[in-house]
Formats: sequence, C-alpha cells, structure tokens
Amino acid sequence: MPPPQSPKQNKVLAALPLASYTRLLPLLEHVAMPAGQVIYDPGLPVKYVYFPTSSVVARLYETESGACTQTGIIGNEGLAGITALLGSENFPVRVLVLSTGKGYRIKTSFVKDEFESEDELRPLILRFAHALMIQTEQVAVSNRYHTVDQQLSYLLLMSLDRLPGNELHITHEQAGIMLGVRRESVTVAAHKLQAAGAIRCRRGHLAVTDRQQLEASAGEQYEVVKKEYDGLLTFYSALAARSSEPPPAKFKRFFQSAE
Amino acid sequence: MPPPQSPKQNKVLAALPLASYTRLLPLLEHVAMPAGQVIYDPGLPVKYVYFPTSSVVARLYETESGACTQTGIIGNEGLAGITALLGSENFPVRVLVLSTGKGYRIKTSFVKDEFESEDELRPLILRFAHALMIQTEQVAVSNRYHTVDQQLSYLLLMSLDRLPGNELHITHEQAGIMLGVRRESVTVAAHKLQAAGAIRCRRGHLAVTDRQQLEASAGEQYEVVKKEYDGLLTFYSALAARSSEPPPAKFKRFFQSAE
DNA sequence: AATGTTATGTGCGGCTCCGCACAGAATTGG
DNA sequence: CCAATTCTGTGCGGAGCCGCACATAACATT
Repeated sequence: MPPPQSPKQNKVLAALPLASYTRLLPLLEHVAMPAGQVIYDPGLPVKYVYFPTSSVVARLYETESGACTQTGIIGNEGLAGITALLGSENFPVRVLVLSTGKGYRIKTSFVKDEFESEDELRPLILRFAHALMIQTEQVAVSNRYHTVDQQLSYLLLMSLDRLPGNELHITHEQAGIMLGVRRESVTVAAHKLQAAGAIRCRRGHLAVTDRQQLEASAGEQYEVVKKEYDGLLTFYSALAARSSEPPPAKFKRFFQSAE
Repeated sequence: MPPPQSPKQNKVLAALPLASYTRLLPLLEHVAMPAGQVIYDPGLPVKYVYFPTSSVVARLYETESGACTQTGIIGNEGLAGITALLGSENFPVRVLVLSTGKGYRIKTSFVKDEFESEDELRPLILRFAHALMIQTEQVAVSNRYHTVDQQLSYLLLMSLDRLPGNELHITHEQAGIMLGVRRESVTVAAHKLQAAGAIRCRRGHLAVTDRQQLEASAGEQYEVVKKEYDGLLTFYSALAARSSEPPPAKFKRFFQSAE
C-alpha cells in the first residue's frame, strides 16, 4: 500500500521497475487538479503529461460547430497526454478534470525520453493506450445506439470506479456536456434511474445507491470496458511482479522459502 | 515510385529505413484481400498484421446485442492489427475488407519483435495509432450529431482517399452496417446526395461526381480527419527522407551536386 | 427469354431526443 | 434575511431515425 501522496498512487507509476521509477521520481511535480480545470486545449502543445492519483479527467472531443462528446475517462490507472508520446503535437481534443483531486505531472520531453529510449515505461503506456482506444470505440457505439439513461449510468460507473466513495460531484448540465446531450435529457434520465432505485440525486451530486441496478442499466457497454480495464490492471501487476522479483540467489540454500 | 506489387506501396513500409525494411522484407507475405473478408474476429488472437497496399479495411465495433458501427477506415497509409503490438491479445473489434485489393501480411510475433526491440518501425506505427484514435473519436461525435447524409459522405471520402478512381463498390446494405443505420436510411441519404449532384449511384456502386459538393456535405468532420492524415503522411516522409540521406561522403569534393 | 435472387425505392406509425419556454427549488452573498 | 444566481423540473411541437411492410428494379443463371 503506497503512502498517501506518493506517485505510486498512480498505477502506471506504481508498476514501473525501480530503475525507471527512480529516474522519473525527481521530475514529477505534485499538483492539485480541481474539477473543471482544463488540462489541454485542442491544438495547443502538450507541455506536461499528467498522472492522476485521486483525480479523474475526461477527454472531450469538441467540434467548431459546438458538437461535443466525452471520448474517454481517465483516472489513476492511466495518464493524460498520450498524444504527445505517440508523436503528434497537435490534437483536436480538450482534456479537463471531471472530479477534483491530485495528480503528478511531468514535462513532456522527460517522459518522452523515458518512453522512447527505455523499455520499461513504454509497454505500460501502450497497453493503456489500447484500453483507451476500446473505451473510445465503445463510446462511438454508445452514441449511436444507447439511450441517455444507459449512457448516464455508464458515465457514473466509469467515474466512480476511479473515485473513493459512491458519489459524483457533477451537475446535470456538466453531465450533459460529457454525454453530448441536453441538460434536460440528463434530468429526465437521472429521474428514471432514481425511480429504479439505482441512484439518488441532490443538487450538484449524483450518488449511487444500488450499483447492480446501475450496471444492469448501463448494460453490455460497461461490462466490456470494465473487462478491458481489469485486463489492464492484471497486465500492470504482472509487470510489477516480474520486476520486483528478487535477483536470483547465488546461494540458494540460504534463502529457502517457508513453504 | 515503387514498382507494382512492392511492399513499398504501403506507406508505413515505404517509410522504413533500409535496415529495418530489409529485416522485414523476407517475412512479408503478399495476399489478396477480397471485399467482405474478415481479417480479425472479436476475441480471437491476432495471428498476422496486415499492411494494405491497394485494399481498404474497416474496423467494426460490434456488440452482442447486434449494435455495430465502423470506428476506423484503414488503407495503404497504415496497418491492421495494431492491437497486438500495443500489448493486448484480445480485442472486441472485427476488422474486415471494405474494398477488394492486395496487401502484405506478416506473422504477429515478427512485427512485434521489430516493434519492440528496434527503433525505426515504432514511431511510424505509434504516429499512425494516433491518427486512428482521432478518426475513432471523430466517429464518436459523428454518431451523436451528424445526419446519415453527412456520415455517408464522410465514409465515401475516407474510402475513396484510399482508392484509385472515384467509385466505391458497396451496397446500401453494407454501407448501413458500416454506419450503424438501416439500409433504407442509406438509400434515402444517397438520393439526397445524388439530387445535390455530389454522387451518382448504380446498383452496388457509389460514384463521386462532385467531390467539393461531397466534402461540403461531410462538413467539418472530414476536414479534421483529413488534416490529421495529411500530418501523418508528412511525418512518414520526414522520417523516410532522414533515413535515405546518403551517408556522409568521405571525399566530399568528388560528389559535388550540380547546384 | 424465363426465373430466381439480390438490391433498391417508398410509405407509415412510433420512439427518442432536440430546441424552446418557463416555473420552481436550492444555494450564495451581501 | 432578502435578492441574485445557479441549478432542477416539466411540457410541447418538431426533426430524424427505426421497424416494418411491400413494390419494383437490376442482375445472374440456365
């Protein structure tokens, strides 16, 4: 269990082998990430890469004509700013903090060096990129086929999976922006979920009261993404385990295990 | 200009430095890719990575409940099977050939080795992954906000950018599957575009007659993605140029250029 | 040319969401 | 404590797409 306020609260950083972690540690800057803060604007260079610990951020794809939809939720299992690592400065996505919390940031060039010239960080990030891709594709399907109720359920589940507690601090208006629907549609959807007993809403808050119900409402879409992210975490811990194996004992008989 | 039937018809392979290209060349297998052929099924391991030359493939995200939408069009500017390189065996996406043509395939383990242990191929592929990501996000927005007309225009443009000629061999039914709409909706949309003079449709074919008109109809969504892919190609050729620079001449005066 | 098959055209009721309008409730700030 | 602000609740006409049901047209086969 990492101590409070450690970069290891971020699962990518936690999965790094010691050598790599040690290289990055002095370059990491602990920052507050208040809800609503814009991390990246579309088209502007990515100066820092962010590793959330207790915060949750969202990728928001906006068009000039005002259309807008969330394409990915990122918490302490990942990082914001992959774009810069994949090799493109310029991307049309806004990233903002969805739920207040902390995180670590690091100058893009530093992670980029580590990412490109060493072999430890890269697989972690690429595996995460894959999960993010799946999430985005799921949103694409969702935007065509699913009702607002379903999408709201999904949004809640994805956010709360990355937060302690069972309550998300968000207004209907903000949720509407995330989902790309009207504020009123969110209100109605929230009521339906409340009537079903899945959530309870107060002004500016949505609290889950029956998670199973909510998962049922979100349906298959959440299941698939959840599974992908479970796989991601397994991958992380497999790597972490491998790298924390003790070096082969030269005098094996001195180090017999208790079993 | 690459000779016909060369792996260099694929722009990723063409941008590879000689050393890397030479390593991969004997491992590449030239294959026919007929329209409708399924390259990957959801959940099955990715045995080969495909580099299209004259074919065009599409990523299709399908859910168990039958919902389905295209999340990316890939031609000779990229490759199918990135998933395997990012580190996950298992992904819920179907990939199929949208337009008949040729391509090269290579056993996953071979590219994976090259991707992981050498430094030439990786940046190309990662940069492409980024473009694909943008494309998917664009589709996500599109699925929420745009009309069938607009999306059909977009699909046509994206496909034809990757094909010679101005005609796509596709039925309304198939286009409907790609877009995740009814066959009838495609019929109606195609008529609108035809009435506007942008396309002409025959049984099983959609031919562009006025590209500007079609781009206007697709609107901003195509523009953004097109720009991203233009950037991708620039990136490719920058890399290719760097790697094809002649080695520094030891006897410089013997190799003066004509200028 | 006859026949079956596949692709396309068209219409209708229904659903979900939108845009708009406005009323009420919760919270904040002087 | 009152006013201003911000959120939430509700209703109505309309747009766009769906699901379904047929009708027709293009092509393929023999």
